[in-house]
Amino acid sequence: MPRRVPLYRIVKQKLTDALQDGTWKHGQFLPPEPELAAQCGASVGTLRKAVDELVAENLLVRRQGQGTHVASHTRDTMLTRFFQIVDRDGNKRFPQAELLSFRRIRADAGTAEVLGLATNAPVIQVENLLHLDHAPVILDRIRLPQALFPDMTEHLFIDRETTIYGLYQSRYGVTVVRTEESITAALADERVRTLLRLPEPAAVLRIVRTAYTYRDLAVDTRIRFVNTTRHRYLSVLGKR
Amino acid sequence: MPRRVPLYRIVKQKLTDALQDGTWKHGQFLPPEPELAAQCGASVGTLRKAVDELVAENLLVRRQGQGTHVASHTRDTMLTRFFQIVDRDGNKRFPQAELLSFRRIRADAGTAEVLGLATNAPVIQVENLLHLDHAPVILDRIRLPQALFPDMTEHLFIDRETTIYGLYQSRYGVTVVRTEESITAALADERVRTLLRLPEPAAVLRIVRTAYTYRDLAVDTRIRFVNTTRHRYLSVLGKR
DNA sequence: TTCGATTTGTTCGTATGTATT
DNA sequence: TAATACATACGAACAAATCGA
Repeated sequence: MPRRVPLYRIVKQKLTDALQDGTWKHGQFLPPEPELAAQCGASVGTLRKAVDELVAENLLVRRQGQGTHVASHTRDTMLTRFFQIVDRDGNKRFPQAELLSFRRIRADAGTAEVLGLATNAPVIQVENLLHLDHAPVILDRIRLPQALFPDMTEHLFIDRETTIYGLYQSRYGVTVVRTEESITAALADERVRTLLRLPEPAAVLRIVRTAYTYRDLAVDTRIRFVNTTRHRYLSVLGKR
Repeated sequence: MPRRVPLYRIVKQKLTDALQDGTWKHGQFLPPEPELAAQCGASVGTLRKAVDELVAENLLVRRQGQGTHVASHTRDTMLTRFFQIVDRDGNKRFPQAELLSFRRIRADAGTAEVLGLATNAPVIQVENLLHLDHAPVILDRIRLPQALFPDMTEHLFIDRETTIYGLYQSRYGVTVVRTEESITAALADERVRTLLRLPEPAAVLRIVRTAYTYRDLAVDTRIRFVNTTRHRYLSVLGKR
């Protein structure tokens, strides 16, 4: 028999649902706490406990005197939350992207699996070369389900003012809330060596990253090769 | 002029200080909330807010009907919080350690820097080979300040029932609360290839990890080479 | 610039529920 | 069962930040 669920959990689930189904879009303000509490049938304190957790998960942002709004992808959140490459001195800098290719393909079994699609489902494949300090450092091969981004074009990818995740959010209402990365070391093949200007033999990081939105729905998956001659990948464990 | 500090922050600092100076040792129970609140000159609600944050940081553990105690290093916390190596199927398994060497040396400039010591300060250097599924996967070269672990011996390192961080905690009262890792790819040199049974050339992960206790005091620093042929390093970003 | 309305932040108190021993 | 301890929920009062009139 299911254990009793606390009211604040129910409220939190309601709020999460509203985020997921687009009731409140990114950047939009929620109603004031007393009002929202009444709508949810809870006291302000209980509502606040639910909102506290969503703020801790970076889904909502609260500002005293202003209100509570849905988190937006900015360069800053991208840099602090999803980008872990730093130079020797530990500085993160925003990478400059160079689009190498944009193709519509069909999902192979592995890609379909991680994206939660059927094999042969239409996906878009983008290859991106990221520069840091005017040197090519990261090669990305990104695959995204066409169903989630129906009218996506090469043009949109090139001319975007924002990050890739920012583009997903502002144009398609898809918010990336979490990524999972699996890192291995690999010997760079000839193409990677050429693009990243590496000698032979050369070792690179091979990062397989999948991005998820609410409810663990996969948004994109990518394979990333990183030249760590002048940069490294940073990870803080145990939190703080 | 210093901005007003909320009471719950002051309480949190008090509790953190008590953890740091050994007032409560690992595993030990704190006084009940009403009592502790009175000691801190705050209401129970305010105390709970302070404790909430320390629980979120994994420094305290609360159990309903039982009490609140100081977090201890167990194999489980080690595995979930500080160990990120998994096999192909994503399973973490506890590694088996083989001690290769135990030496007392003097800190070079770089080691002294990260450990916050003077150059030439006495440090202990340990080399450890970690096996997963009966195959050597990780080579660790660990350096720790002798001052923090005065009577540390090779014997203690070999015969420990627990993890290395568990040994620090149970015998020396030093609790690791956070680690920072910086990951690069490297070509394995001959020694690494031999120990990890790799062909030439071979790419390995080179992880530089520093462990910290309360107040950002460095506890140890290590260089770790990982054979990622059958394993990978996992990282979840954006939290959850 | 000042002031007032709005909104979240902090703190307290109380009552009741639930898990553990 | 009883005692103890944390968990949940509600409400109230005041503080601090923000913004526009």
